[in-house]
Order: sequence, then structure tokens, then C-alpha cells
Amino acid sequence: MSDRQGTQGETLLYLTDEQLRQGAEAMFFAYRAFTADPDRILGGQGYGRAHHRALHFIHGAPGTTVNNLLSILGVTKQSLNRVLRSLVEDGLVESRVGRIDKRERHLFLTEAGEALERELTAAQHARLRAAFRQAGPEAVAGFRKVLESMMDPDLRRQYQKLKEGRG
Amino acid sequence: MSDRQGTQGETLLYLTDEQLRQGAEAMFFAYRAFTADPDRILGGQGYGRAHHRALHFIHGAPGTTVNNLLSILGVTKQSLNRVLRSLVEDGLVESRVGRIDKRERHLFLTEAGEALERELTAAQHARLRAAFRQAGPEAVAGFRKVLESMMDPDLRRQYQKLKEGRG
DNA sequence: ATTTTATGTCAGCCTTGTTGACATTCCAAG
DNA sequence: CTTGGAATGTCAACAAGGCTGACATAAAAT
Repeated sequence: MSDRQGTQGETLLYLTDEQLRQGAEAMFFAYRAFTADPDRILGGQGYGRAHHRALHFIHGAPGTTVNNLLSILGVTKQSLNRVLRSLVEDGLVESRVGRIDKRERHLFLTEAGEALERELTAAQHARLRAAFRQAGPEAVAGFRKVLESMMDPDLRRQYQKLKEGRG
Repeated sequence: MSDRQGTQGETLLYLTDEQLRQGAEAMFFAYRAFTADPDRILGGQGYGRAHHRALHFIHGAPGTTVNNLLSILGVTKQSLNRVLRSLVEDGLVESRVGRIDKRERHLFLTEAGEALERELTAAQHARLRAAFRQAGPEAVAGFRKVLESMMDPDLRRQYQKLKEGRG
């Protein structure tokens, strides 16, 4: 029971309350760092994290509907609507009525919207790139593996679908 | 140049825009899952994520001052004050005026506060434990390594200090 | 003793989540 | 064809939790 290298030892080791606590705190601090740069960029202009998320996913799936975006973002349509309205008013997003189903709105980034999305992504990717490089490829693989395991099955499916859609 | 195992090949491989994008989305989805259980528990009783964070760190460092808590949480004192006030009013946190420096307030969880903290921690740890177990020890090491690399030096120091304080 | 600094509290604003009410469009049953 | 329900999106009002500014009190410095 004292083999710190053995399978049993490690299994017990990394699941102690202290290990879990450290994992939780790491998530908290890292997520703050992860969102810090885009938050700073958006802070000045009356936008926030919600606008970043909308820009990100519209960029990744141009022509997506409001309803589809909702299922990805996991917020209510009323909440998303406020964000989209300001983005449309400011000319960053274009909302076109669906041709086959006129109830739907298809969303696209304008050139200005693409430009802001690029700026936000650049900041976030710079940080991520530095962290990935410093940690090394194996650590990155582990990072992804743990994050995926942490998601609910529904969220994981959404995440996988986004990946495959671009793969 | 075609060695997918070589340092060069891997370095290029995991730093493509697509890899970074997937990393960012993994963070987004995983963080949502990470906070989902405590959010659900707290939702009913007029509390939120901010209360959870306060309970968590007061539990981990009983007697901490408001100012110290601020530097850990990274919010303004006005924002934290609102949260603390409701926790004190509801008898979950006790705030004692400092004996040596009467400007300071030292914070402690009451028995009820400890009980709620345990409930929240239990939910979050259950999810984390399942993810860690599924991903395996090496993945968990990588997960921690990447998250730490992602933090700003200041945040990383805070995080390390918390770990060592309990180590 | 008076000024400056540190700590915490109160008031008010903004973003972004929530529910409720509603308009429009589509589709299916009568 | 029409009518009633379901799906989609919008508008209004409210709550949580960020923020800045103004302020009270205690400690420290001059």
C-alpha cells in the first residue's frame, strides 16, 4: 500500500480530496485567465463575454439559425436576442429571414464582425498557444481528454459535432 | 519533415488554428459543466456562483480577511461585499472585527455554512472525480499543467500559495 | 494633531442571465 | 380551406453579480 508508483497508488493518489480541490481551483483560475484578454478588449465598447461567444460561433458556422445558436450557448433565447440585437444594430452581424422557413433567421458576420472576431480570437489564441507550447503535446492531449470527460453527454455531442463540422 | 513523432512535427501539429479553436471550445463547454451542479443546488435559494466561491475559499482559509479574499477572487470589494452581507445575514458566515487591526474583518463559516460548502463541494468533486478516473492519471497531470501555464503569473502565484498552504 | 493610507460599506449603473406575454409562420387535422 | 397547435423569434420586466464613485472608520505617517 506504500507503492507511490504502482497503479493502485496512483489511482488513489490523484483522486484524493486535495487533488480534486486543486483541480477545481485550477479550473477557476485558468478560466479567468482564459477570458481575461477578450473581456478587456470588449470592456470599452459596451460589449461583453456574451457578444464574444456569439461572434465566435457565428464565425464558425455562418448561416446558423438563432435556435441552433441557442442550443450551443445554453442560454435562453431572450438572453441571446438582446446580444444579437445590439450586434445587428452596430452592423457586426447580419440577420436574414429564412427562405424556406420564414420563421428562422440566418446569422452571418459582416466584414466588421469578422474583424472584431479575429481580434478577439487572436488575443485568446496567443495565450492558449503559449500555454500549449509551454506544457507540451502530451499535456495538451491530457488537457483535452479531461475537459471532454467533464462535459455532460449532451454538451460533449455538441462539442464533437462542431469539431467534425470543421474537421 | 514527415516524422509525426518528432518534436518538430508535433510542435506544428498541435498549434494549428483548428487545434487552438478546439481547445478554446473545450474550455467553454467544460467550464459550463464544471459549474452546472453547484449552480443548480444554489439556484433555488437565491444564491449563485459568487456565493459558492466565497464559501469555498473561506472554508479553505478560515479567518481570512475581506481584502485577502478579494485578491483571490479578483472582483471588487463592493461586489464581494454584497455577497458576504447576504451570507452573514443568513448565518452561513461569521465576520469578526480584527483584534490587532480593527479595520479588518476576519471571516469564518458557521456550521450551516460548512454544511452548504460540503454539499456544493461534494457535487463538484463527484463530477471531477468521474472525469479524472475516466481520463487517467497522465491526462490529469497534463490537464493541470496546461491550466497552470494558462494563468497569469500573478494568478499562478495565488494558486500555488493556496496549494502549499494545505500541502 | 493633522494628513494620508487602508479597509470595508452604501448607492447606483451595466451586462447578462431569467420568466412571461406575444407576433409570425408553418403544418397537420378536421 | 380553415383552424388550432407547434416552432421560431421579439419585446418587457426582473434578478444576480460584475463595475465605479462616495463615504465612514481605523491605522499610520508627518
